[in-house]
Amino acid sequence: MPRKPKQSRSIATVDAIVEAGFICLSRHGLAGTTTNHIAAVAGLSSGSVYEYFSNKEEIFEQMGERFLQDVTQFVSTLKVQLPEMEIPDVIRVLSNGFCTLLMNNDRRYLYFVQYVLLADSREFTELLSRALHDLAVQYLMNHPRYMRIKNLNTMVYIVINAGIYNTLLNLSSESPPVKFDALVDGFVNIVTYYVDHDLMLQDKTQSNPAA
Amino acid sequence: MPRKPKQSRSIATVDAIVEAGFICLSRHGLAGTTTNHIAAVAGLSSGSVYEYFSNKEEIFEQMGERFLQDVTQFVSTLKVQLPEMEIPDVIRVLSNGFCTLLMNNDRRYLYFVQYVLLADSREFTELLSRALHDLAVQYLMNHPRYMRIKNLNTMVYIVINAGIYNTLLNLSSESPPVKFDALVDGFVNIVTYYVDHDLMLQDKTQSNPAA
DNA sequence: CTTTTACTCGGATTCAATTCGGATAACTTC
DNA sequence: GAAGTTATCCGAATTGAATCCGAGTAAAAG
Repeated sequence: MPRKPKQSRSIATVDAIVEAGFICLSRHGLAGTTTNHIAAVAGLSSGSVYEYFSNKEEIFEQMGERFLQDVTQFVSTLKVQLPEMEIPDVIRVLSNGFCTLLMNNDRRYLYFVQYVLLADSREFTELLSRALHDLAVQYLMNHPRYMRIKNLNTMVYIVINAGIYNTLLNLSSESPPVKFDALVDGFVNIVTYYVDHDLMLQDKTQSNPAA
Repeated sequence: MPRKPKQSRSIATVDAIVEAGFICLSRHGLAGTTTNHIAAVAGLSSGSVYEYFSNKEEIFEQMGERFLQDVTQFVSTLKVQLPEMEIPDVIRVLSNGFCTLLMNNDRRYLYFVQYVLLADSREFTELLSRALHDLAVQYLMNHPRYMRIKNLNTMVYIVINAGIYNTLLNLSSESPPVKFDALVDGFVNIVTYYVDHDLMLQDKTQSNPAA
């Protein structure tokens, strides 16, 4: 039964613990991160951690919250511009934005995602996926011509997950077989070619329904 | 410094430990699986585990080996037929095959992949990815017309990883927003549309180099 | 049957997570 | 600004799982 921090001192402490969590995670990996490490880095006694977190897991959860906040903030800064763009630019802006977000602060979020997100709770990737899905829906509302695409929902789902995983995989890899920019280019091509081809086929079918 | 099992009795023991690893993993999850659990399920004292495994990790590694063996075997059974097929069928056969493999034995491999593969060592997914890459290369050698595709390597890379992740994600999810078959269909479409469109564009460019 | 080697047991040890009783610091109230 | 109250922190004690190890049992070799 952890307590809520009330004084500014303890608010800073909680912050320091979460911060220390990120630092320890990138230094020692998931298994190597002990509560003592975290407490030490936060400048605390190990027991004090449990004043605000009921267990180690909760620290990681809190880290996840922080990550999600940053993601949400990043996405919301784009809400206005994205609908104005063409699909390739949308993909590029999103990809590069996420890349930046993941590499910031000594790649803390990249490590976090690598160790925690993919591992335990699928929860966070699901939230990420959903956020992107909402973004896609919003985008499609502004671009009705794409609404004709067959199985649009399925396609959006596939593309989003493919995008998330390929991005994480590529950034996580020491020596990726493909540079990140090439990855994004390839991804853009897959999506645009798919969209173009689908719409083209439908135009053909419409002008020649017998086929 | 674990030892190698020499007698049939101990070979069976090692086998029982690995087997118990799968069972405990699906019962209790990764964090909930203790060496005592494993030993108990294997019908052993916990200390005996350390005769053949230097730590708990190694059990999971061994489980991974077993998984990879089964994957390799599955892939090799297809080595002959695949090159004869068209791309959509290749994708379908592979997807359904992996689905079966992952769902077998009370989904032991699915749980394993969920908990261990994605978490710790990217190692196994990399090997999986490489196996599929080899398969793709072999396929392309038999179908030279696809060799014209731009950035073929990048595209293969993206498609393979997208395939792996979407498959795992979909099978892992309690209530996936998209049925597995629909996922496969969508995936087939993405690839075939991409291929068709790319080849079509190139044909156009060739017949009209000025463009 | 004796000796050697393989195997297993289960208690002892270690190490990290978590708990808890007691100090210290910061607010509150008068 | 002193006493009372609450918030915060400390670090030793507890717990539980991972791992080690000395001693016993089964199998093989001679």
